[in-house]
Amino acid sequence: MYTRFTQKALNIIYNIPEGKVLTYGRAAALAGKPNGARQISRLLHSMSRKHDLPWHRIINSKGKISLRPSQGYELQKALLESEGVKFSKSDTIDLKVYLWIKPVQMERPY
DNA sequence: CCACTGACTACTT
DNA sequence: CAAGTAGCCAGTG
Repeated sequence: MYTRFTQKALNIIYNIPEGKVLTYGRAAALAGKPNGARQISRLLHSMSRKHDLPWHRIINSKGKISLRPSQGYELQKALLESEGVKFSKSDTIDLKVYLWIKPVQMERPY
């Protein structure tokens, strides 16, 4: 079984709307662990396939994709762009525009 | 239980 | 802005 944190994290990730993104840190904080950013990355890595998660909507705090080229970077960028997310010249996403601010009281059960 | 590993972060050089 | 560093903590063996 997974921890409460992990379950909440999955729930959070499911709720990210199209065209919006969350940073690892924000996702972790929303799940109750302000310092659990690294757990988020592992969750995505190990469960995105079986759980059909919108893993591409998670980026790092600098507003950039953390994946390495040829390791999914291009795919993630393409998926985001297809949802309307714009990248700057330096492949950076403007968090002030695209960061998802989770509404209070709205959680779909996982 | 211990050790190790990260798709991380914030801070400091 | 780039590079190094010290915390971070659930999963895995």
